[in-house]
Amino acid sequence: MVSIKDIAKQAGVSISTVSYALNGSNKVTDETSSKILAIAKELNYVPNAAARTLKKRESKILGVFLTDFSGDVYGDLLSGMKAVCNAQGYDLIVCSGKQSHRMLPERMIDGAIILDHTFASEELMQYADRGHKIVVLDREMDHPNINQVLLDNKAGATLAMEHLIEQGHKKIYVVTGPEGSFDSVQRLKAVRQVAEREADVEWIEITGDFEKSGGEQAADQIVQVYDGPAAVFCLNDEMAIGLCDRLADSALGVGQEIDVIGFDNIELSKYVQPRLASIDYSKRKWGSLAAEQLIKIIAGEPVDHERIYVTLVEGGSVSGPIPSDSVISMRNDRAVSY
Amino acid sequence: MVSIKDIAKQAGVSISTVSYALNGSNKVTDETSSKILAIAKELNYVPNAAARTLKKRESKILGVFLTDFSGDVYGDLLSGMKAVCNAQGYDLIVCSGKQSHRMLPERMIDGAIILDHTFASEELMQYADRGHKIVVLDREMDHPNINQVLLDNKAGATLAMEHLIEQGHKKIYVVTGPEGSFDSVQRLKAVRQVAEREADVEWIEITGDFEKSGGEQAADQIVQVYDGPAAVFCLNDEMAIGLCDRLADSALGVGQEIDVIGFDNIELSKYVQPRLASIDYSKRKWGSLAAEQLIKIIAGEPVDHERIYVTLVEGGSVSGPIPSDSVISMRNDRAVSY
DNA sequence: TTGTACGCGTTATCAA
DNA sequence: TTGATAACGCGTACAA
Repeated sequence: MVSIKDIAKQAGVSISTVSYALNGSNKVTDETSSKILAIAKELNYVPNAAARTLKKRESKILGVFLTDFSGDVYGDLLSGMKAVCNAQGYDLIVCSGKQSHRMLPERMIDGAIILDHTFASEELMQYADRGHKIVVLDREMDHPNINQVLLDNKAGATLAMEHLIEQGHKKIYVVTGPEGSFDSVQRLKAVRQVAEREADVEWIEITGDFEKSGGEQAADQIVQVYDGPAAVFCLNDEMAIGLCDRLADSALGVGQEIDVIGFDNIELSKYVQPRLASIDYSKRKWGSLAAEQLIKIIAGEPVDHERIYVTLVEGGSVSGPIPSDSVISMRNDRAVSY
Repeated sequence: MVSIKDIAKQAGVSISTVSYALNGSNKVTDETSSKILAIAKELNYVPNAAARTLKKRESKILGVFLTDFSGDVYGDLLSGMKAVCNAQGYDLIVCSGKQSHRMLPERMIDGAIILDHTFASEELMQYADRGHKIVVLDREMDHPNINQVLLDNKAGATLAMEHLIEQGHKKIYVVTGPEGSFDSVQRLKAVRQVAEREADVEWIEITGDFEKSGGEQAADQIVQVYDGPAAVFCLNDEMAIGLCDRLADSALGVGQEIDVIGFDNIELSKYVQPRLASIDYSKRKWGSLAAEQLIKIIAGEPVDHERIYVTLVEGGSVSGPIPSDSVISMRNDRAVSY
């Protein structure tokens, strides 16, 4: 592997001169400098990242930690992050799984963005205490080295509930996420708040898991006890889709006997029939904002926690209780600002 | 940041003793060793990755390079890679975009898996020449430091074409990928081979781009010239879905006037109505095999190029030309081994 | 057990 | 001014 030493030898100068030349310092004559650059190019010199990182105590790499690599949410989110990172001279790497956590304390990366509920908050807190910079997208944490960029779950869940209630629903099933999920807890809290405010609305909570299977199981439960028009608010789209799938095998029609609304407005939701009503937000913006915040706290700029706003997307999966004998027409998607 | 030096000071030993103790060498007394370990834990010592990488000349990190972070193909593919990497003591990071290429020559990663047609082969060849280890999933390259793990595109395209022909189709549109795409070229070659063999089959090539919009444009073209039963083989599912979407706005029904088959069998394909026929393969296996091969060539073991086998998945989107007045029944998905 | 050279690049200090 | 010397960052591993 060719190092600055080789270049120095070839150019007949010292390694420091080479380093200065390569970094565009004005401590070297243009003449020597261009000679050195030429030799570097000729030898295909590439600096060693480990050496640079070791000395400069920064890698110019940011890491994002995800629960897994699948998931429809991630595409735009990551593009947004990457765009900001690259514009600011950082590279972005995507990691998943406990093994990769070491990247942060070992200083392979200059900071981390967390969207992985399996990454323990205690662990994050330790890292923050040791000076590592972190942005969390999936929990609340207060620490000078941690910044939050959270979805406005409360607004989203409220929008969804109000939409169902406006359509005339009096009985609403709510399918939750897994126990530890911050998003689930937040959304559920808002659901309860809205429901408690409306005296004539009954709501039933069903424990889910944010996965398709959870929605399917919820469907089974609902079909068994069905006794009249009802709506289901699945706290994420994946469960909503599982639920719709399963309902398709039953006598209950989505957007007819049962209305369904989700949360996240993932790509797939546009393709289910009828179109799934959901809560939308800009995943790209979420990602770019997270990256911006991380870069700021790395630079030592103090920043406040941020929030990502949400909108309601209507769909044929919600059309009011028992449309009696009228034909159910597919609506166009309309985004309603909150 | 606490380093071995701090531990050495606290323990009253030399840094080399600390290093040996931390690495479980038997060159240190159990007594001193456990004492050192205790102090290390107490001080929250974490080794510095840059220093270790610099000295050992390996990072134990593999990188996978993708064109973008979206794409339904990637979930299982990456899980497969990660599983193998972790089992073998490696970490996996996911990168995208030209900026991140530097990770390889700068030796931040020990090897790379490429699934990104925008990553120039010449560039890869240079890296290979300089000793970097690479596995390519999207092109053919011959070099001792490069291994191929490719889809069996020929088999897949042949299966798809034969399926359409078996159903009685005589007129087949083929929507291709973008110019430079290896997969597109390979699949198209197989298409031609099959079509040329069948004297009474007419085939028409339409240039696409492997994106939804390409399928939509192809649909427009086909609708304009439609003059009787025909089938469309989209060289990937994304285009097939775009095409189906657009056809839904026309008078031509998918699985009725027009049969459609795709390639990749992405998650979404299960949700379009009628279910999209496609060519399936194990993305997880593809990923795990790629990782295995990369780790092998890093270890200096010589390996042969590998191939991922494919199967046909039938769907309601293909049901034979003009089903006349009979009702088209949704078929179950059946996987047919090739 | 320990001293020390080494991996590679950066940068402060000092000499020509 | 221009450029060389050397310390440094941190961990590894050989020689003593």
